[in-house]
Amino acid sequence: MKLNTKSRYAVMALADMAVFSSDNAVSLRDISLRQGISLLYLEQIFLRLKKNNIVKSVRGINGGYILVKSPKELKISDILLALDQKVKTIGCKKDSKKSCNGKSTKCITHDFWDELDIHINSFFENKKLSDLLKNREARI
Amino acid sequence: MKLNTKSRYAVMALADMAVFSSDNAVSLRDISLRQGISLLYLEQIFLRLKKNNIVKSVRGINGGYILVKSPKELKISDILLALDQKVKTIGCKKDSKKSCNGKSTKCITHDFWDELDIHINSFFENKKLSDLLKNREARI
DNA sequence: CTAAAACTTGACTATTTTAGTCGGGTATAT
DNA sequence: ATATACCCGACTAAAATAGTCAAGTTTTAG
Ligand code: FES
Ligand code: FES
Repeated sequence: MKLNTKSRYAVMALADMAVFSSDNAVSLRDISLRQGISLLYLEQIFLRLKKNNIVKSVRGINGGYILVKSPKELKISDILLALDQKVKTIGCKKDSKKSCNGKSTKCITHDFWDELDIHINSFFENKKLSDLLKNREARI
Repeated sequence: MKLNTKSRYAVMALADMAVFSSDNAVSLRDISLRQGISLLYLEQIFLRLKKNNIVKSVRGINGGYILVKSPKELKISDILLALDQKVKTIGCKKDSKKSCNGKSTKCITHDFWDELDIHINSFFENKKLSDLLKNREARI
């Protein structure tokens, strides 16, 4: 039960942007150097963040990325959704007719996993990017 | 971010045992048939459950497994621990000197992931096996 | 004008993890 | 005796992950 690095790096990179926010765009090169994340990998990640309207890009020299929303308004769940699609802990789809074991009725544990998903998702829903920055500026 | 099938099946199998509990042991063959889980796979899972003192075994004919604790006392976190060792969402160890990016200080997101782990673990800590069985007997 | 900075995109690959199987045991009730 | 059911390590195919590569396009400083 672990988060993939794409999601992890995405949150880290966006937190970095929030800290070093300014009027101009933040380049991936700078984030890469500050946070120790591969530039090539960041490119792949920001592609999806852009597609999901979390950041917008500025091309050319002095270009980079800008947060679409303010850190106070940007939910962590939005970030994860952009990269992972699902924060479902099990395979069985909510709307699917089939249960996880191929039978017609829901399995004995189904409701429990549903509860778990709700519990985890509500955590991500209620956390904003700005929540990561409290008392942390000194530790970059 | 998903749970592996071993943990999933373990919870399912133990829930099955709780429902079909009796004075005598429950055989893996029966669980396999009822829940649609491969017998061979169940053997592997129960090996670890036994090692972690969640179940005890009765060998020979009419043998099987018996829950060590009552479903009311068996925490889901105990089950997951037996199979997964860790419900840590990220790689960075709490006690490790190194941060996830190889630098000497903790990264900008470290405390956040810690919070997440606590949030998820407390869910598993507070749930008992018996909680899965409420109003569910009819659906086996 | 042009070179360099920086984003764009799809494809590609090595490594790791996962899910599950296999084979050959041992204990015990009948 | 023998069938049933647990015991245990090793093995493998398939999928997911982490990360790279190549070949662009756009913009602006100089
Ligand atoms: S049927 Fe949904 S988890 Fe089993
Ligand atoms: S240093 Fe612990 S998660 Fe980055």
